[in-house]
Amino acid sequence: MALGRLYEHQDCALARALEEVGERWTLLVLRDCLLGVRRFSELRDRLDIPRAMLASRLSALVEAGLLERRPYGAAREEYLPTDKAVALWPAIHALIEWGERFHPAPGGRRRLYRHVPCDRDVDRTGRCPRCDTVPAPGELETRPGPGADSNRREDRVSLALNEGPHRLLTPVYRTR
Amino acid sequence: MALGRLYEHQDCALARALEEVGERWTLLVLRDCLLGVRRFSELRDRLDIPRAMLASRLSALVEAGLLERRPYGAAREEYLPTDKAVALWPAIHALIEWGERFHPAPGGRRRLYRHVPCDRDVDRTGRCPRCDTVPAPGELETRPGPGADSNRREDRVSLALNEGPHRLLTPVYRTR
DNA sequence: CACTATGGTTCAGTGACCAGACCGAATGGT
DNA sequence: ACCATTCGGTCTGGTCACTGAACCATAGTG
Repeated sequence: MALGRLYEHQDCALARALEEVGERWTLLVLRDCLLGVRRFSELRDRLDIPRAMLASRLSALVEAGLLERRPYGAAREEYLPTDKAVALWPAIHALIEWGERFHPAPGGRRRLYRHVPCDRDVDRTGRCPRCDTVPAPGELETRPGPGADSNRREDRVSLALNEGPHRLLTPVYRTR
Repeated sequence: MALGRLYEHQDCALARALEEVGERWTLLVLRDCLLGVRRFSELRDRLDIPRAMLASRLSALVEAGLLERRPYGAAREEYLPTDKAVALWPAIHALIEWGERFHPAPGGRRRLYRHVPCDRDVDRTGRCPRCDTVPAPGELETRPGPGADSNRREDRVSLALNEGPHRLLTPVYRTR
């Protein structure tokens, strides 16, 4: 989005937030990172984002303290969400809910989120109806919902996510 | 943002949401509309957005069913948020909270939100601690917080909002 | 009648984003 | 030893979104 300078919006926490995560692709990248996607090529395959753009976004997110870059194996890199990124989950979840409500898939919800300790799905506000808290991503599990059939993606990450439940923040797919 | 086509993200409610509200300026415009800013010139003064961009965003939002355009007086127009825009409040609020947390103003929170029927401030998840619901914007009142001093804007809308409490969705400023 | 407020449109310039080619390092296969 | 492939990028040239500034039509105001 390149809001770049928004000094005039000093009263505005929303402008501050959007300067960091409001650019094109950024929230999609972060959502996938919170789901457990960690590698450049996985993000690339799943989002169909231009390589240069992904590289640019990832380094900006590392710079902003939302992701941590970590060598992995030999000449491989991993991007892990920091607490700052994890704290963004309520906002991302709220946007997902809005999208599900006003742009529903034919069959229904595309994806469901369950609070693992309580074994209950969270409600539209992201709250677990049993323990009455808004769980952090680390306590959530996602699984395909009735509307997941509209997903025609065939990259490994999407296939794995559509196969069954998956704990957030844990790697979706591991080659070894 | 011009996400334009994202057919490949069919599994993804977030992509659907961002196609509609993810472009530059859009969420800032909608936040102001939910606060009660209704007129072209008010938005223009408060956001420092190029006129052409504001006109383009407003007509796109009307087209998308988030705002309703209504003649007002003579040769004046008003933009009113629809239910679809009101439903976006939890997401906007969550982003504001994240911004307040990770990019705080020197004095503290810039703005506070109170659930009027219960006379209690909502918590970080947007929930009223008394009635235990997530109130819609229509039941909220906002007032400047301890960090509001960092706001140096001098347009009429910002001045009015910094003066005292204001009920969301009601006009912030009225010339007559 | 001049002057201002409102709600725009038009236009040229800039910069963000795009697809596609290329690249070096580390394996894997034979 | 060789080639192919995977991974995580960079480079390049083109397009499109966004920008500031000027312009404009209508209605009301002094």
